[in-house]
Amino acid sequence: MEDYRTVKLSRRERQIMDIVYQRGSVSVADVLEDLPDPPSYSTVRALLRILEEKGYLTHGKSGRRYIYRPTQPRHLAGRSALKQIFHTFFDKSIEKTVMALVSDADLSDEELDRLSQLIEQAKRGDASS
Amino acid sequence: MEDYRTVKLSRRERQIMDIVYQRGSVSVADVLEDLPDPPSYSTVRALLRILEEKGYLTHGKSGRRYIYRPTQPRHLAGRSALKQIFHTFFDKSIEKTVMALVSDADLSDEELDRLSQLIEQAKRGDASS
DNA sequence: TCGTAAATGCTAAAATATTAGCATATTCTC
DNA sequence: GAGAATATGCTAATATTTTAGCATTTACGA
Repeated sequence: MEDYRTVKLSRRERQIMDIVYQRGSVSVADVLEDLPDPPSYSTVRALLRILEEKGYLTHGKSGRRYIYRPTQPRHLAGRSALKQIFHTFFDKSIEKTVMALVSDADLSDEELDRLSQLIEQAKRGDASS
Repeated sequence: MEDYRTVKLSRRERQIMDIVYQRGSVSVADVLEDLPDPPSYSTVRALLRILEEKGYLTHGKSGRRYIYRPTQPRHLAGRSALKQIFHTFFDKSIEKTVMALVSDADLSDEELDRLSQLIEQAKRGDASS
């Protein structure tokens, strides 16, 4: 599974998936809380059901309510989303992407240090996924 | 204007905007070429017109054809997209995001060096946007 | 345990997005 | 400059998405 943010899903479905990934797991009420221009409770339920039918979510129970979780692990979904972004906006350049990220964040010197250290570590050790 | 990738636009509209940002500017034929499950020529024209109505695109002429460009500069759109991603998938952590980016890319040692150099530069010089 | 609040199951209406088609204009090319 | 290929303008049909409502079930609390 991949790339739900651009190819597969409708507007509302994508908004909901983003909320799910942000929160880790959600109840209907959680989603309703975070959704812009929130629709009715029923609406959210319907969308969650559809997302489950499509295979993007599963649910379990907690008390009397359903708790939905993504089927694809967060870090994988994050990566493919990231790949999409740097492909679309940054000429597939890791450098440009990192620079945009860093310059936007107004990081402290310590944080910047830690960052270049991490990159140095990547150089030595595991360069794999 | 902001955040077209998550909030405002429909599936096709977003796909088209991504193509526009990828290519810089597009004709109808360009879009048709890159669109997954390509619809008809008319369809693409209609969508481009709608996107222009909504304010995301403008067009000029080149010969007999329209050339569409985004109204929001690429680097700005890229940034807000990036912000969205690291907010949704990486706990708003620049570090996590950068690490995902770097570990996915299998960069050479030279590239990693350049990267940490760039970060060092950011430390000294302009820490602003 | 029993009533009630709060959840889900299901179905169908309304709104929006997606699509194609026909008419018309434009500009290359011969 | 005439014809053909290739654009756009406009309109309307179709498909999908988004939405709400009513019936029913479930579990928490007095």
